[in-house]
Amino acid sequence: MVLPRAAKTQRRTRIQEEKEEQILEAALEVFATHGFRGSTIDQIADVAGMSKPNLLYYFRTKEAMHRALIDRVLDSWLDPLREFDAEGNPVAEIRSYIRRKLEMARDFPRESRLFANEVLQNAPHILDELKGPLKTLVDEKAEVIRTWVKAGKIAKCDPYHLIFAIWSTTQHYADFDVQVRAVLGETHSGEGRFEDAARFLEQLFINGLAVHGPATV
Amino acid sequence: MVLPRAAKTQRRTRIQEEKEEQILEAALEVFATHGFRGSTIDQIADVAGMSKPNLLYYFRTKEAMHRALIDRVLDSWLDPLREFDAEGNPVAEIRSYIRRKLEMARDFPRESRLFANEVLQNAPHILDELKGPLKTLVDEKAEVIRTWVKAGKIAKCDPYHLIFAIWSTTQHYADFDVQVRAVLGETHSGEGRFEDAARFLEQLFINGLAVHGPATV
DNA sequence: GTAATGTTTTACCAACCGGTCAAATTATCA
DNA sequence: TGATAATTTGACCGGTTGGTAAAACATTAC
Repeated sequence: MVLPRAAKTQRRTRIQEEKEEQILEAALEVFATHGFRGSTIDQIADVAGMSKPNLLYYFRTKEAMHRALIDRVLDSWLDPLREFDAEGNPVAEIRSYIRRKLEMARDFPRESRLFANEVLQNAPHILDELKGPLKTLVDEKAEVIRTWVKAGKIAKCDPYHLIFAIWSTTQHYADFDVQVRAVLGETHSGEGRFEDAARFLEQLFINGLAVHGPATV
Repeated sequence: MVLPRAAKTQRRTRIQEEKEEQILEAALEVFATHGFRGSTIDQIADVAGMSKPNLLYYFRTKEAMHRALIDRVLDSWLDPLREFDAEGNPVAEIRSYIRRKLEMARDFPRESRLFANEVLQNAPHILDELKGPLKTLVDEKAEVIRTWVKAGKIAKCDPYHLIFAIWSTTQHYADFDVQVRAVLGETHSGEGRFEDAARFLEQLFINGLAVHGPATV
C-alpha cells in the first residue's frame, strides 16, 4: 500500500508514532508563534527536520495537522478546571486552581498561545469545542461556585466572570510574555517572576472573594 | 508628479486624507482578525473597496500600512493609563482605570486585538515601543501605586502585577470575545455583559486591594 | 532472499501573494 | 478651456504556498 497517510490504517507502525510525534511538536512550535494562517508547512517541516512531502505523508493537509494538535492539547488544557472540587475548601480550591493555571502558563506556554491565537482570530477551527465541551465544563463549575456563594463561603460574585478573570490573569503570562518581559525589564523577568505573579494573584483573588469584616478605609 | 505615494509630499490633498483614512480603517479590521502575516493586501483592498495597486499608491508596502496603524492607535491606547492620577483617591483611581479599560475593550475591540495579535506573536513590529514608551509609562505609574501602598491606602502588593492583572482581565473581553460568548451562551452575552464584568472586576480589585479588617471565616 | 508493504525524495503544479509599471482616467487650477 | 498634476486601473512578475505524482528507498513478513 502507498497511502497510510495519517491514521487511515488502524495499525500504527513505530515509525508512524515517532514521526507524528515529531511533526506535532514542530507544529505546536510554529502554530503557537504565528497562528494558523501565518504558519507555513515548509516552516513546520523545517523545524521537524523533514521534507515537506514527507510531512504531508503523515498529515494530508495543514488543517489536519492543526486539528490533530488541537485535539491532543485541548483535553489536557482543561484539566486544571476539571480538578476544581465541589467538596473541597472553596478558598483552597480557588488558590490551587490559580496555582495550576499559572504553572501551565509557565510550563506549557506554547499550548496557551496556540489557543490564544485561535480564539483571537475568532476560533474558526475550535468554535464547536468552545460551545460544547468547554461551555459544559464551565457551566458545571460555575454551579459549584454558586453553591459556595450561597453557603456564604465566598463573597457574592458572578462565577463566570470569576473564571474569566482567573483564565485571563494567568494565561497573560504565557500569551503576552514578550510584553511582560519588556515592561519588567530583564532584571525582574527571570525565575522569580512566576512566584511574584502567584503571590499577587492569590492575594488578589483570595482577598477579593473573601467574606470579610468592614474595611478600615 | 506621479509619486506622492503616501505622505512623501508634505501637502496632503483631500483625497489623500480620505483614502488613507479608508485604508487604515480596513487595515485595522483585517489585521485585527488575522494578524500581520495572516492578512493579505488583497483582503484589505477588498474591505476598503479599492484595488490593490490603488492601495499601494497610498502605502508602499504592507508593513507601511501596519506601521501607520500602530502609530495612530498606540498613543490613544495608552491614554487610560496616563490618566491614572497620583493625587486622586487610590480606590477611585483604580476603579475608574478598570472602567476606562473595560470601555475601551467594548468600544475599540479591534484596536485591542491588533495589539494582542502583535504581542502574541512576539511583537516583531512593536518591541521597541514596548521596551521604550510603554515601559516608561508603566514604571511611572507603578511608582505611584507604590506610594499608595506605603501610605497604607491600599494593600501591600506588586504594582506591576496589579497593572498586568487589570490589563488582562479587561482586554480579555475584547481579545477572547468569541470564547466569552461561547461560554456565556447567546443569552448572557448581550448588552448586560459589560456591566456584569465591570461589577465583578471592580469588586475583585477593590476588595482584593482593600486594607481590611480580619476576614470572617 | 524476495515480495509486499511502508517511507522518503525529487520534481513539479496551480493558486496566491507582495509588489511594479505604464497607460488610462480624473481632479485641479490658471 | 486646456495644461498639469493626482489618482486609478489592468496586466504583469518573481517568489512563495499548499499540495500532488511517481519513483526510489527502506522495512518487515514470510
